[in-house]
This record gives sequence, C-alpha cells and structure tokens, in this order.
Amino acid sequence: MNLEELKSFYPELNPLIQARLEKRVKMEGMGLRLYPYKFEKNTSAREIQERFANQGHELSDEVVRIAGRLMLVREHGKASFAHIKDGTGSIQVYAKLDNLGEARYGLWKELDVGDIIGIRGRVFRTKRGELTVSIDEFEILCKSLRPLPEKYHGIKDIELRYRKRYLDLIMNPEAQRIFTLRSKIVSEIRRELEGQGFLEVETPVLQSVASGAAARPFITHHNYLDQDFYLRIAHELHLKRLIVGGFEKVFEIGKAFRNEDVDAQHNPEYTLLELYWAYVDYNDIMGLTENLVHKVALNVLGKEVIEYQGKTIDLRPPWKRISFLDALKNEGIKIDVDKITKEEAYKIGESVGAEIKPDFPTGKILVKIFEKVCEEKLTGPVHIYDYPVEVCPLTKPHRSNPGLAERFESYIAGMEVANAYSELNDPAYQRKMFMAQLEERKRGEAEIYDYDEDFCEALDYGMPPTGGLGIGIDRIVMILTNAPSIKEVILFPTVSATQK
RNA sequence: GGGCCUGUAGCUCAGCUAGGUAGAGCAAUCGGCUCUUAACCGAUGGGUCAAGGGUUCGAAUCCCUUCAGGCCCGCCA
Repeated sequence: MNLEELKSFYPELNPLIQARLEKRVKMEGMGLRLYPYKFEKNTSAREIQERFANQGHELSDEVVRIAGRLMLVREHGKASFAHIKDGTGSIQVYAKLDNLGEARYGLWKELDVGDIIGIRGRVFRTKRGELTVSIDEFEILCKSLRPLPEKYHGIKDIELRYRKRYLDLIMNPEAQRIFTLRSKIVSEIRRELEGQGFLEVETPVLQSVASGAAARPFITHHNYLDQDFYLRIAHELHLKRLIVGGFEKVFEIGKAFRNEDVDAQHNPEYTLLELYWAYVDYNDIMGLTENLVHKVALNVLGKEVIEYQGKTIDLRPPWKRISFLDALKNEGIKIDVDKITKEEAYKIGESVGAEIKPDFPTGKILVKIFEKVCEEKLTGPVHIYDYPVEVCPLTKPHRSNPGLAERFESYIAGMEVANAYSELNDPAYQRKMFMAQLEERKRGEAEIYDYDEDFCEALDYGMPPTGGLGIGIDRIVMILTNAPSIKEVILFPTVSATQK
C-alpha cells in the first residue's frame, strides 16, 4: 500500500505514527511481508526460563523458536539486546551482526518497540547472568503502527487503562496478574460446584419482567415482537423455576445489569453467581458459602489468610455468625423487632444520620441504620443473619420470629459479597410480598422487587424447600486479588462512549 | 443528585500559588557504540496547554460554562 493511502486512514496523524507508516512502506518495498499468516513456535518465555535455568555462558545445542512483542530495545552498534514479551512472560534476546549478517541486522535495527516478531535462536547466559536467546534468524509477524506507552512508567492514566485495557495488559504486569487470577477464580468456583453435583445452566438476559432484586433495569426493544424487554437484574426467579422443574442443584454465572451509578464497588454490568439447592435452608448455604470462598482462595492463591487493602482476613471456616439485631446491639442500638414502631425506628435512624424517609417500612429503616453504623466495620468474613421481613420479599419468614426472615448476607472487608435465603416457596405469601412491593412503588420508590406473576404461577405447582445464594464474583475477585476498585477486576469497565 | 480533585508532546510528569517567547525524561529521527538491561553518549524534530466563552495590553496560569475521569457522600438490598 502506498504512503498516501495509508496516511488517509489516520486523520489525526502524529509524527510517531507517520514515521512507522513510512517504515512500513519502505519494508514492503523491500518485498517483506509484514502480516504473515503463522509462525511455528516451539516454546515460550516462561518455559525457556524454567528449562534452561542451569544454562551457562555457552550457547545451547537446542534451538528454540519463540514469538512475541518486542519491548525495551538496547542497541549497541553492531549488537543489541531486547526483551520479547509473550503470553507467559518475557525473555531477553540478543541480535548480533556476526550472527545475522549485514542485511538481516540492518532490518533488525529498523524494528520498532511493539512489533511482534518470531525468533529462532539458541539459549545462553550473559556475563551479567541473564538468560538470553541469541538470535540466528527472525521474522516480522506483525508491524506495529502506534507507539506504546512509556517503557518504565507504563500507563498510569486510569481512564486510558480502562478504555484501552490492551495497553494496560501489555504494559502493566499487575493487570496481567489480576485478570489471570480472575479466570482461575471463576474456573475454580465452577470446578468446586460441579464437584458438589451442581448443574450449570443459562437463563435469559432479556426478560419481560425485571425482578429478583430491587434495582433500576436497562430497557431495550425487540423489533420482531415489538416489545420492550429488560436486561436482567438478577438470575433468581428463572433459576427457582428450574427447581420447580425438578432440578435439585443448579447454578448460573453470568452478567446482571443494573442501571445505577458507577463507583468503586459497582459497575452497571457485573458478574453474578447464583445457586439454588433443593431441600436445604439458609444454614446449609452459610456452610456452602464459606467453604466455597475458602477453597477457592486456597486453590488459587495457596492461602487461607489474605491481606485486603491493609486488612488481614482469615477465610478459614467456620465464619463468624452474627444476627442482624445483635450487630445493631453491638453498636449500642437495642431493638425489639416485634414491638418497635416506625416512629421509634425513624428517630434512631435520624440520630445516627441514616438516609431515610418517614414513609419507609420499619424494616427498611432498620436496614439503613445497619448499613450506616455496622457495615463498614464488618472486616469479616462474617455472616449477618435474620433480616427484617419487609426487606426480604423472596425469603421465607423466620421459623420462630415473625418479624424476621431467613436471610443472611456475608461481609468481607466491609463489602457485601453474598446474599442468601431460605427461599420463599409459599405462592400466596409470595404474591402478598410482591403486592407490598407494588405499594412501595406507588409511594415513589424506584427500586423495588417487581411483581412476576408467571413466577408465582410456577410456585403454585410447588417448589421444594430450597436454599439459595448470590455471590458478587467481581467483589470476590477484588478481595482475592487485593484490588481497591471493581474496575480493576473488570476487563472493560463501563465508560462513557465519548472518545478521549 | 451533592462536595472535593484531575485533564499540558505518543507516554510519565514539571510549569499554575504571584499572568509576560511551552519545559524535562522516555519514545521518535540522525550519528556513535559487539554482554546491555529504565543501557549509554551527541545532535534534531515534535504542542488546538480537554473544548468554548470571559477578564486583560498580554492567559497553560484568573473567572464562567461544557465534556471526560478519579475520590468521598447519596443511590445501587
């Protein structure tokens, strides 16, 4: 391709890109193919580091073929060093006029940092002790046309790191570490649940009723059906339909979408694990939760006690269990949930500075008080159990205390990471709870558990007693990778479409 | 939705308090260097100071608006 045509693709041409375009034209003019189809590798950077750990200063007999991105070039006239980075790590390579000859060494010197090359060479150790591949032959596998960020500082600009995550991954080993761990964590969760006989299923993202949680949904439109659909805000109600259908242990790991603000713990689309287990209650789910998180930490990190943002967190089961009311009592707030009036609750709420309105149901006020005075202090891991019944429309009422419901939330480092119930399976009571939610909507609440009559109909047929669990995968990954923000553990976090 | 902070070369950052010719390092280009490793040495080029408006003889700098992002609060159970 000629230079003018190439340049026409780059309306915001800067001198660095222009230089590379010119280089490309020059190389293609020499008959080089800059975008060949494949390269036969026979090893990787990490494998070389491992297998040649005892290599001395002499060249190996074995010939290695590696490929990767050219980083950190240090030219010395008639010889030069560089690092090649591949999917496993990086390795130093050594190009020498004596080995390559005038023409090839000339081409070597034309390479840019960022180019992807394939190398055939032999391994040796330099005088300074670094394991190095001495290049016998190399070829360009992909010409890079944009300069990479600064080699030492990498990219620091948080916005750039999120918008152009590939640069973050190229430049920052920490990003590589986090996302590699994320994959391992998710796959370990799957392995563990499958080992316990859970079946992984997929349920719809496009739903005509967005329920199962209280959050504002995204709305989209189906042209053929000429109907609006919601993106799911939870997996819950479809998974419970599967329990009605006779499955006894199911789980789903998938995106949920909530049309809410973005902050360090919230991304509009996030990965939610939900599981349902027939014939057990929330006590069994507590055990499952702590064993799952503990086992994942142990198998992925090799640790049971971890550091998160300066806090030491011991994940070994059993986790501490504190009732919702005791958690309040520990902060000096004693409540008799059967006797307290809304006015009394409101007064306490005001005195601790909770964000409440007088027409909130009493239970909701209590939860706001809890979130204000207790949540942050729950370094955990800890299960907080038995919540006020009004905030648990999908939960069985407590077997011995009518003001409460059999729900628990697990907290680690002050973050809610799990939410679980003895699932409500009485269809009449379920309808009553949904109606109460609609009443709240009438009072102006935007976020409520929407009434799903089709789900209630499923319950009419009969769902066995069931324990259910939701775990925010992103938050678990944050904790296990010591990441301060949810955006650090989501490859492409939600950002405004405006280009920077 | 409220408060605070940030935006200067491809990247990392100075310069802004107190208005007066736009700076450094890396990267690039040219030259030198056959065991370097953030290689080194010499030279050169590179800017809509986020955008728009205002104040001023003069604005990267002061003021206003907008855009993008971060932190905290609210909301997201």
